[in-house]
Amino acid sequence: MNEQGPPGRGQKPRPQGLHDRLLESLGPAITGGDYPPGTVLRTDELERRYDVSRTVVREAVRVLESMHLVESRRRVGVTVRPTEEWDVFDPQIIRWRLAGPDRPRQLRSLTALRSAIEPAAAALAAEHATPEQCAELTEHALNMVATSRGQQLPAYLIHDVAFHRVILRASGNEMFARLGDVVAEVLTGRTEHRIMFTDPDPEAVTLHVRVAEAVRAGNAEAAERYTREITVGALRELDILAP
Amino acid sequence: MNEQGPPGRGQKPRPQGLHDRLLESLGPAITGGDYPPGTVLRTDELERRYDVSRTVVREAVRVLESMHLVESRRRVGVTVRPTEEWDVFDPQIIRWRLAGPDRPRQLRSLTALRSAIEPAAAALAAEHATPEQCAELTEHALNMVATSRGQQLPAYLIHDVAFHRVILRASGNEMFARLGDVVAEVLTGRTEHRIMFTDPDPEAVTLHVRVAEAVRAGNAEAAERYTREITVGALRELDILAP
DNA sequence: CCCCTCAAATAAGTATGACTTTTAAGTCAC
DNA sequence: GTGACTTAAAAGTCATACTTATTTGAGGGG
Repeated sequence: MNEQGPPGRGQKPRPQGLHDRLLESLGPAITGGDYPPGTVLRTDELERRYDVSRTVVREAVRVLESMHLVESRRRVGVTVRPTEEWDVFDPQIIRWRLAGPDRPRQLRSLTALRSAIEPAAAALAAEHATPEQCAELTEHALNMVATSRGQQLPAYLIHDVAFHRVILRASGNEMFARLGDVVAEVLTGRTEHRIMFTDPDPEAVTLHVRVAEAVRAGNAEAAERYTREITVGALRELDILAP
Repeated sequence: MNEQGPPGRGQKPRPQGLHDRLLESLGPAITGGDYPPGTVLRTDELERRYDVSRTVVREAVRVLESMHLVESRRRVGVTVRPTEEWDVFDPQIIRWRLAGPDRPRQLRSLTALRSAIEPAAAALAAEHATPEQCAELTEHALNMVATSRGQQLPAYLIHDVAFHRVILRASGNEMFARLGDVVAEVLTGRTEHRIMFTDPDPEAVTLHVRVAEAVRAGNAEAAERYTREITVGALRELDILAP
């Protein structure tokens, strides 16, 4: 009778392992602007600065290089690459930027991304969702209604996140499904910014129920439209759209 | 008078460096299914198999781990993770899968992604595009018209790719902009699959001109609508949508 | 005076051996 | 059978020696 897993399991698995610790220092430092593009890091300098061995430094640098955050060249060093070249879809980079000074900008980018993806995902979900997924969707929507009043934002958030995760997963598109964590991050970030005693917009809650109904009915057009109304609301909150 | 850079510069920089070579062997092998999820690789086995040192193996494994393709645990080994956990937005993974047996599925996923993103990007572009970008857009659209007849598909493709790159870049959203390479890959893949003597659909060509006009006029709604018509056509080609 | 060539210095890349730490699995006593 | 203890396997870390590519600049020729 228990759930098959917590809807929003933490996405920072473990800071264990020396190289991970170094990565979790260097990554945020770069994405946060402490080492602006063009900065040259030398490996032996990093060895001393973080008091780790060559092995550890090299492994961390390799990972940063695979994210296109830095470029390692012989006789030059490890150079921080320009922002436009970063792999901005890398979950780690997204996490680092959300935790750093770029957070507002990152939230805007992600919200725009979400607004483009989710309506399409909902349309696909209306055609591909399994009965179980439809049931989950309805359940979460109803729970959102139930927790939408009276300072229950934390509980509301859990169901909101779960709802959108199911939509993305039910779309049948693996890439859409992978955006579940990102959407969770955006929704959580929004809730944290909101005054914690402000109940959610009743219209938004209703729209979630409508989406669930449309998906269950296999009505792709309606699912897409209602989802778009939800995400347009999210855009408006960030002033990306005119009111 | 020359262009400021080739529109579709190759995205496989260099297979130089031992660890890169190993990565380019292991990555495709994993994403291609040669090492299915659950497979356990031991580092010393990889050392012998590829005749490289621990250093090299460890660095390659670290990168694969950062892509969530594998998980390295003590006393166990390097385990290939289930497909659902892979970072499917990682450009390297996308490239590997496009080059492997998963290519058709990957192209479908990417086309769906593209169809969701590009209309939104076009709408944003209509509001944010600089005069220079509008000019580029118009130029590429006209070049598409010029090369749309008489076995000029390679030239047509170049302008098609450039056109969509400008749209994504002009959206002002860094994440949208980063999808330029992906769209280029999809368009190229489609052209290669098409019989090389089939001229592009005239309606699609016209739509590109309309999009350019709409962006120039700052008409977000029209830019979005025409772009959607383009991408819906792309979806239809892959039978994702009913005709 | 400029350009070309070549040598040297530098920093990353690679290889290897020794040692540490985690942890799965087996063993033994209860 | 259940629990605690031992063992061994594999990754993790460190230090060192050596290799290779590349920038820089110095010298020689045009």
